[in-house]
Amino acid sequence: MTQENQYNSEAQFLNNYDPTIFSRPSTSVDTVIFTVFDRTLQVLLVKRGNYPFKNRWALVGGFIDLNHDETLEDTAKRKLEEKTGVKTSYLEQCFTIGNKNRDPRGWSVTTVYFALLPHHHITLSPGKGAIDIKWCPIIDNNIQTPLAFDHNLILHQALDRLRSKVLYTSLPAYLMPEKFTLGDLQTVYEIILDRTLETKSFRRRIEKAHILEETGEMRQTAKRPAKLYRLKENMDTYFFLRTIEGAM
Amino acid sequence: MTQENQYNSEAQFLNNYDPTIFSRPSTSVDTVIFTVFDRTLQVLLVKRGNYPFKNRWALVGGFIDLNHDETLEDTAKRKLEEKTGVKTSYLEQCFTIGNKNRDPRGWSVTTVYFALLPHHHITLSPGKGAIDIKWCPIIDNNIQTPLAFDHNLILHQALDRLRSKVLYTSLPAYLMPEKFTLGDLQTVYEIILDRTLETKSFRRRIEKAHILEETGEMRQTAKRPAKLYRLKENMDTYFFLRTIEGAM
DNA sequence: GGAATAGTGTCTGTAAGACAATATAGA
DNA sequence: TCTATATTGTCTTACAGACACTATTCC
Repeated sequence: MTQENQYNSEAQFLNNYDPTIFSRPSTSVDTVIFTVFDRTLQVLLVKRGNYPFKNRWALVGGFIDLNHDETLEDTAKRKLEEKTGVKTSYLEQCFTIGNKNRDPRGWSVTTVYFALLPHHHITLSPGKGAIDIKWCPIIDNNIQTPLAFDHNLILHQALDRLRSKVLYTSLPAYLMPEKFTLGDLQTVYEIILDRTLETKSFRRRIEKAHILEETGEMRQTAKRPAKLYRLKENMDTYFFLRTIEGAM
Repeated sequence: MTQENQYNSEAQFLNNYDPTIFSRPSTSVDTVIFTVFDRTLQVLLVKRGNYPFKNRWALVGGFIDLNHDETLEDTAKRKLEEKTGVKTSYLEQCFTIGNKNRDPRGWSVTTVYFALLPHHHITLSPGKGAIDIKWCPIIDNNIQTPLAFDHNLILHQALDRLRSKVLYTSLPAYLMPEKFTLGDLQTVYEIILDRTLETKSFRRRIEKAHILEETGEMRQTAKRPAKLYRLKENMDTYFFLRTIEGAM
């Protein structure tokens, strides 16, 4: 007779439930935190202070705190805030990787999120379990740093997801500072996609999306000043009906 | 001094690693298995034979078998085959839900997949832990049966994902029998989207996708016969550059 | 005026929407 | 022939790509 069959009601079963009788995989959350500066897409890395992969760089992540996290997303947000001080940002669940071999300690499941942060006003701090923290530039679709676990793979898959969504959404808007020009926004699209875009088409798309409003101000530069925009309040991600195509 | 700091090497740490010191959430896989028959989208449900939610209908799912499953997807495939006898089908990871309250036994994480199966040659069997199994029609974006856990929510989110992908991919091709007409395929699109499509536009799209080949045969009916097609071997999901729009 | 960057005009190409027109079977 | 279903023709519309052109600043 199995454990389940000896009870006569849900309540009685739950009173006697022993969560330790089935062995469980470890469960974590990893977040690929992106920002853009120095005309480069950057990803946040922390240096691990503990085994396994002690002293290796890794994505921001950690185990679910069953006592404090109500949801998986809480875990992601908690780690994000711990490392960057940022409470809210664009955060999207990407995918979940679970297998026997990705963690030398055994069967492990990790749910991967990606976050998009404007670069201003971020104060990095390694936080618990980490001994260092840094932004790492993504150049030629790669980073120079070898990562712990399967984090290089995770980074590449998250990058693929980000890039493909940028082709048909307004996601890069979440990377912008408070005030920016259409040229700035186009540049961020171009940095993520690693290609140039047609200015005219780009501006038509953004206008259709109705995600921006003029601040009324202009950016003063050496040349013709450009209109400054801000994100509309409570802006939603806009999904275009057609993707950016073209080879360029 | 924490557990991690008392070791001098990765190997030494791993030799002494005790997986039970951190409490872990339970981890499961649920698959929303779709098929189409009777001009209706249908989802596979099993009736639970064990607590919790004993005698309630639920999506096909279960815990990871740490000894036999190498990956999360293995868990999904194992359960799919156990219930339907089908070894391969279109299987896509949808999202992961993890929180404190979804399972009365405590913190629980489930990774949700959806599968698309042609209806022919499926033999249902309840398998382990279930006392009944059935196809449940989705009518007006809903099912009549109340489900265990948060499975009604999961079903709706998976449905949303399926519908939105059908607008820009060739996914419904995976629901077709060996031979079918373009009209059949259009009907499946229409059933999933719950709206009619423009025949001419639809046929143009499918032609561009190059996912089908003519069998050379015709379907004999009371009226004008229609060409029979089959899926090209090793067909990939086609992603259209533009979504189906229009109100209709 | 010249240089540099911001921003617009406009033509072309592609594919979707709409719907009319034609094709092919059986009764 | 008529009817129903399959299939195509073709006009319109929407929007991306290409690229020339204009606008505004500082020097």
